[in-house]
Amino acid sequence: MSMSLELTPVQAAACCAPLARQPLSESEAEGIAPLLKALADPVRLRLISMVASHQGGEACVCDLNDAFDLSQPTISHHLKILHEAGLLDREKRGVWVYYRARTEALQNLAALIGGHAA
Amino acid sequence: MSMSLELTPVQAAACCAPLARQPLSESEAEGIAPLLKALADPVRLRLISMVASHQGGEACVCDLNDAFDLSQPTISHHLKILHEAGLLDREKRGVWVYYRARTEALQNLAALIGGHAA
DNA sequence: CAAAGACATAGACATACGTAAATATTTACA
DNA sequence: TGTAAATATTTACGTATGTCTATGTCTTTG
Repeated sequence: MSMSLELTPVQAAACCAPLARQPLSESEAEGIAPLLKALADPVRLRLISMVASHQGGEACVCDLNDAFDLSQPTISHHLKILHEAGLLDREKRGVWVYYRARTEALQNLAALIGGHAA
Repeated sequence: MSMSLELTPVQAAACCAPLARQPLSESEAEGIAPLLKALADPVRLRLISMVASHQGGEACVCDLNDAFDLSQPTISHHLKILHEAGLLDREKRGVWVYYRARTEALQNLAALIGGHAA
């Protein structure tokens, strides 16, 4: 289990003190921005919310597609972005793919944004 | 739960239950995404962090400009985006302009992202 | 093995974004 | 009043983003 020196996006949000506590370094900011970027889209916000609030904490792509007026590849593209950012886990079971929200990543991010000053 | 006709970006984050509690509506997601978009840039993350963590909770643009290797108009542009999103308050005192972080907006956003499920 | 269904990838296109250079605006002060 | 300093606005430009259509991959089942 060799770990690379690079931080995955998920780990990035656990890197540092809250925004209001001390100034983010350049590299810290560059690690966190992709996480926020992944969330900063209405479709992706709804997708992650649907997955996170779904029965069992996971949802099948088949369920998600129908909730939007967008093409299937577009939804797939957004899910990929959330997955690559480390906000959604992906598991294939038979023909279906299930996504699950990484709540600890979301909570790290929330702590970073909303954490109180020293 | 009734909502006003127009939400300012700041209010948007206080609109609804946490992501993981119930699916965001389309309009809720469209209200929140701009807030995250404003944060989803390394320069703006560092700017808001510098302001929020600065002595007195506010910082002068003159202090901020020097911390970056970017042109003054570029910093001004980023500050404008954070201000228009409702994340930074702006006050002119003499020749200088001071920005102050809206911590309640940040905390609303954090609660939305990191709030636990039902 | 072939066909169908679920999901992902590739390519293309219009729009949005981050940045810089040049210029404008506002304020203080000699 | 005029000059300098602090900040904002305008314009321009390359790159990134969101979306679609078309196609590919994988899995199940007839």
